[in-house]
Amino acid sequence: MTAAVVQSQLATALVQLSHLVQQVFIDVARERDLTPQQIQTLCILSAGPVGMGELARALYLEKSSLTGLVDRLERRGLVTRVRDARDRRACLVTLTDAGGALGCDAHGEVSRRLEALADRLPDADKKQLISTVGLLAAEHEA
Amino acid sequence: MTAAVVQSQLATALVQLSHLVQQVFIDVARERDLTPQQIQTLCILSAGPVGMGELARALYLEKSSLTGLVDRLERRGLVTRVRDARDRRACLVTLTDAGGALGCDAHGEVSRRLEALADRLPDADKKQLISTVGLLAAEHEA
DNA sequence: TATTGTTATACTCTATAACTATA
DNA sequence: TATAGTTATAGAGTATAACAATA
Repeated sequence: MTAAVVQSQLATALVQLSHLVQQVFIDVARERDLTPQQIQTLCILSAGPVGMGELARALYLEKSSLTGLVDRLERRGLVTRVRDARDRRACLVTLTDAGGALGCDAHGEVSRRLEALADRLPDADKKQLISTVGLLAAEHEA
Repeated sequence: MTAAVVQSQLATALVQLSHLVQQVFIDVARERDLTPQQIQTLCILSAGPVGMGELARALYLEKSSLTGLVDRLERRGLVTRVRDARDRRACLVTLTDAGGALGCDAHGEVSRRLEALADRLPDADKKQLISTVGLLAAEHEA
């Protein structure tokens, strides 16, 4: 293979892989009557309550887009807005028990399906994949 | 590393990588005043005209969802619906010159950015990644 | 004045169900 | 009757711009 061919195939491979992962999210979300964005939000909140601004940054959304997303989650009883006593402009988006359980369940199922996908890969390939993806992600941070 | 840890890291790595790739699509689309779905549609059509049903399957969409997507692309002069002479119910969605050029440009830019992301990877790692992703995709087909 | 978050508005994407026209 | 595609309707996600309340 020439370098050019390797690169072209690499881009195609990355796109295919991304589609596989996205489809897992879509399927897992759908089975729980959620959207991928809602699951992603629940997963972020599982680390603890965060304000709207910080949550918007974590999701790469405008604050105004987040308002509706949190509204819908709140309407379904999965999160609540807790007013911050020290800064009365702010609120902390907080998982309810139901939201925490659903987020945990969805996260686990996504992991299981991705692992199942890679199940037949030799262990050496898995380690190599983790390491390579780690390098790619680090590259992006810089 | 235990096998369990390897698997958990693998799922996380795949999700991170998928987000990176999606972000590239979003950025490239946005710079061209398009959506990721529109770019994806143009890319599929670059292989040649296809009917609505086949295009919907390729995009994993309901036919009715595709109608609007093609409407918007047509309104912007990027595709046209060509009536099939042999089956007057059907139409072939076809790229215009502008649509072909834009799709080609976007596809090239996505590839360039993904390649740039992987630029510092050793060549052996790239080949390994292509091969591993090929196995994963094949696993998914089954 | 700056920051936190919401509202108003407009558009895209998507699905389900019912429909039209053709085969 | 079956198939190709559209229309009607509803809801989710997103952005920009203008706004309110608080710091």
